[in-house]
Amino acid sequence: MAMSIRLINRNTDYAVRALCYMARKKEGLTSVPELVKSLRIPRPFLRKILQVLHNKELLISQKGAGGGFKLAREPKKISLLEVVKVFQGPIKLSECVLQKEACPNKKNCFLRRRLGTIEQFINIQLKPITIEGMIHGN
Amino acid sequence: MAMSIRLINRNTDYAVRALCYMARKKEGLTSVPELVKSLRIPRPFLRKILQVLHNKELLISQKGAGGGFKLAREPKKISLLEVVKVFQGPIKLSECVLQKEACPNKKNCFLRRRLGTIEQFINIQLKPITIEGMIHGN
DNA sequence: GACAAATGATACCATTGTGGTATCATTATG
DNA sequence: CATAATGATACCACAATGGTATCATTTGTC
Ligand code: FES
Ligand code: FES
Repeated sequence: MAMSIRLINRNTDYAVRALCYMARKKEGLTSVPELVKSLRIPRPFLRKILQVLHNKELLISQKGAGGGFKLAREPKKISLLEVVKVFQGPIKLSECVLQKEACPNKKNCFLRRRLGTIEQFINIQLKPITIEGMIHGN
Repeated sequence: MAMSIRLINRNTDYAVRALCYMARKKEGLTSVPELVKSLRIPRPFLRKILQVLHNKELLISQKGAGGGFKLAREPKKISLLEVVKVFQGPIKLSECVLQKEACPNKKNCFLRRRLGTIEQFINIQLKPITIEGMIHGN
């Protein structure tokens, strides 16, 4: 029945774990087989995720034998929020459920304002979390 | 592609609108036909929603000709959070994505703590919102 | 009591999002 | 040139969401 709300989904989670792994390594390329062995993520799914991260310019890739991926930036410059956005879109709670349909008093809707506040808070909380922070557990 | 996170879904929205309508009326029963005309919610869907609200004891129902629904409590004693819970379950962000799988350091996971904070904030923000408040726009 | 008007219960359906798989093309190394 | 890797893309299964349909039951009115 009723599911509870989820802020982080599997895509994001896997992506973060992969990014953390690479951050810990610091140097050199990391291949999919290596990640699969360490992180226990289904191989084809992981590949898709890494490709997305590559397209979004969070990873640099090297094709061919001995190839793999590495972080496109320093770990402290990759924020969790960014990863969330890639896989789940921006955090927008205040978008009224009735998108197109006219909402009586959209301008000064009480609920809307509250949701806006919450949205802002979530962003503030998540913004300072970086891959660097995650691997040092703070 | 990536959808943005939604805190309030259609069920909840419709439910709240129906509850507000009844709150505004103050007295007497409200029938499904009446609600359909005023709120433009698909009739069978609205019926299902009202039945849920009835089962969860947020509405009192009267069967038979001239029957309908009315609020089971004063509007100021029905919180939005309660309605959200009915249709979407509790707001639990901190449930790690990997439910069963062991999460390395679940105890002092940084992300987990942050999500806990956010979860708490959302609850604090939503708790004081009641049907009474919604119909007076504050 | 018959009938109409309402809810109760429940089963079903369509669309979409999420999580996951498979396949073939391309590129780089040795 | 063989091999090992990524790039691109299409596909699939399951579940959640949003919505429909149907029949049973209750109640008021004539
Ligand atoms: S509920 Fe739509 S703007 Fe308030
Ligand atoms: S990510 Fe699972 S507990 Fe932190």
